[in-house]
Amino acid sequence: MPTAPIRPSDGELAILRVLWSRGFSTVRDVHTELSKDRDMGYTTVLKLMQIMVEKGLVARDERARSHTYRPLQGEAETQRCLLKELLHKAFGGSRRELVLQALESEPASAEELEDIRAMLNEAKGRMQ
Amino acid sequence: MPTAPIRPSDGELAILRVLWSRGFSTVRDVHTELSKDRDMGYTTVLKLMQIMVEKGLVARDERARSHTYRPLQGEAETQRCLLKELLHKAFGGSRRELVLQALESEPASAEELEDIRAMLNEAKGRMQ
DNA sequence: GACAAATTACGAATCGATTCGTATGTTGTC
DNA sequence: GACAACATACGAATCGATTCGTAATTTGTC
Repeated sequence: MPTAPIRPSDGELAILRVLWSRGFSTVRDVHTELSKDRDMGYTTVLKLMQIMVEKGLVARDERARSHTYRPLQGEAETQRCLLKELLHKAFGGSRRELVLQALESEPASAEELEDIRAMLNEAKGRMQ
Repeated sequence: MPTAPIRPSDGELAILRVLWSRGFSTVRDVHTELSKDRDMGYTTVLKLMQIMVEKGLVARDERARSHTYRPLQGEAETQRCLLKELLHKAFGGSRRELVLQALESEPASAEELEDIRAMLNEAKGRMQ
């Protein structure tokens, strides 16, 4: 039985995003990647990833000297978890409002709207 | 010039939601309302609201013995602020992905989808 | 084998959010 | 005026997340 996804903190999410895009990675890999954006120490990333092991967010392979990590929950799953939380905390559970504000959070191009509309039609088609 | 909205913490957001729905409110009003859900002390709410004044999230009218508070930023504005943050932290800026996962975060009814689709068509209509 | 480089382990400081106890002041009632 | 009820003020404890310094360990090179 799949356990409910664990809500990652901001720092943990940043690390997960690297793992999702790179697959198996070492602390050095992740640190190198994250350093492009923010400025954080190597041991900071290490510590966070150790904590993530404890939490069950990632698994660690210790066979090599440089341990490799892999995510234990998927990206879409995690995104839904975070969205669901925001949906209830900020939108009173109204997905309609959430989608509305999502589209208005930054000016949307006609192209982007059409893209989303097409996706929606598809979703509708899959239902009874 | 309107300043950028301030990102409220979870507790602050809960208080803002009460203020948005009730309008002017005292600490007691807010505490009574929040107590329906969670179990928190009166002075906890008071302290939070005092901090929110400092942050510029709410304004306080001290003329009456029981001070009244009003929100200084709107609900939609705050929602967009929170969504935008999640959009970039968890979705790499892809609104398409965000909307997709929003719709799949819980099973959606055909009715709800249709509602959202109608809204989308409307949004599209407003564009050039 | 000695040394430099890289890695993990770990404790501690910091920071923001949250919570609450207590002090103090005000109001209304008898 | 005394008292109970209720309000604000404020300091401090707690908690999770984050950050980093330092120690200990391993690896590769000369």
